[in-house]
Amino acid sequence: MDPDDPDLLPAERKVLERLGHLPLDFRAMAALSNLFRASAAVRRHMERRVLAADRLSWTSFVVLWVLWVWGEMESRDLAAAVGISKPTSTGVVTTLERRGLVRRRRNAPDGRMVRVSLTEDGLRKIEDLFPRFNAEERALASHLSPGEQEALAAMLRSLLRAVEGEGRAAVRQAEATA
Amino acid sequence: MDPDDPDLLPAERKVLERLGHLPLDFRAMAALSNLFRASAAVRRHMERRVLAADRLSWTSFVVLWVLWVWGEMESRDLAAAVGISKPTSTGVVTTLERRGLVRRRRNAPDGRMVRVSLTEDGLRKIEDLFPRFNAEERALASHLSPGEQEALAAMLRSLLRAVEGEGRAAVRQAEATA
DNA sequence: GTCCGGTCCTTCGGGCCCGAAGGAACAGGG
DNA sequence: CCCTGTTCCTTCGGGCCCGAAGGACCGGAC
Repeated sequence: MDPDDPDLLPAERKVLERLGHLPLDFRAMAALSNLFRASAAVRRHMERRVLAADRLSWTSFVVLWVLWVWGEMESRDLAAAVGISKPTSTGVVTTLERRGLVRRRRNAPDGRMVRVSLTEDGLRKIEDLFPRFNAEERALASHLSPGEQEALAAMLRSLLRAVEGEGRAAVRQAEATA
Repeated sequence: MDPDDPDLLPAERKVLERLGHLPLDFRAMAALSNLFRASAAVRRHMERRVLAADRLSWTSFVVLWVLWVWGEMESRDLAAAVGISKPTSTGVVTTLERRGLVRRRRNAPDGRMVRVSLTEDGLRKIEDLFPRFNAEERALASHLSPGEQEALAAMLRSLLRAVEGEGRAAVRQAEATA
């Protein structure tokens, strides 16, 4: 990690200047801190440029998208697919239901289950919105070559599997100890 | 984008199956959707494994870290460095102030400014916490080679600059139109 | 038939999050 | 000395976010 590397962000240079003497892994730090910076920046960009016109939050948009791709789902699977907790999912679905984009059904053989699906309005909304969303994704990603985009996606998948593996390892550890 | 690529996540395969016939940029979509998946997963992992013991949220932790690296800062610069809005920063600083980790001062020549800095407790907290945080970063990143970690960081910087460039372009556009 | 552990969804409490609007302070022009 | 426009921080309102706890329901054991 050369503090004079012109590619570094100002914040990264400042960190090396102030913490460079400590025994830290600056390479891992650069990779992960830029993961959060980039993710938050892209998310805010999308919320302002694509979603704000429909008064949709990022998470609401992801819920519509997941329901579009997977069709009607049980509530717990929806939360897992969106990547939020069940209480959060309850709240977001309630908001979308109030706006008529999503529907809850409770007539399954198992009386605990709640099934969630798009309404006609919700389907029209995501079919209209997603192509515009993807066009903006394309515009941002175009600053990387196609090969870089694929390499990026592949490395992020590794990271994701690493986290989930550690999580499961921790669970097994806890279970073994108990 | 081969739907049979064994590296794809199940969710990515489902998307190709359901949306594959539409004229979308699936390469950009893979790169960006995995950006959010990975970022959210790593964040939750860190919150649970490293921060929960100190009852610190991710954002509170980042505030402490930024103040550690930069020293006393004006409130608006703190918000920008952390990557949150000024109202959010007000709230987080209030929380941290109530817990005695951070201090607000208002004695600048310019009476509007508020300067924020770590207290002694806050300094001890971040000095204790950050090495453990970084060890966990290292453990996750170790699933990528050093070269991959650097390539990942570099691509994320490009993406970040792309977003910020588009943002500034939009601002210039709005100003020119007005 | 009645427990009883497990699995659902939801509610609750506290915190983060943003845009819009409020209110104090500054700076420059009349 | 005022205005007037700008730049700060904060407050407000509504939404997202999670862990813990509540309440309904299921299924197998007795």
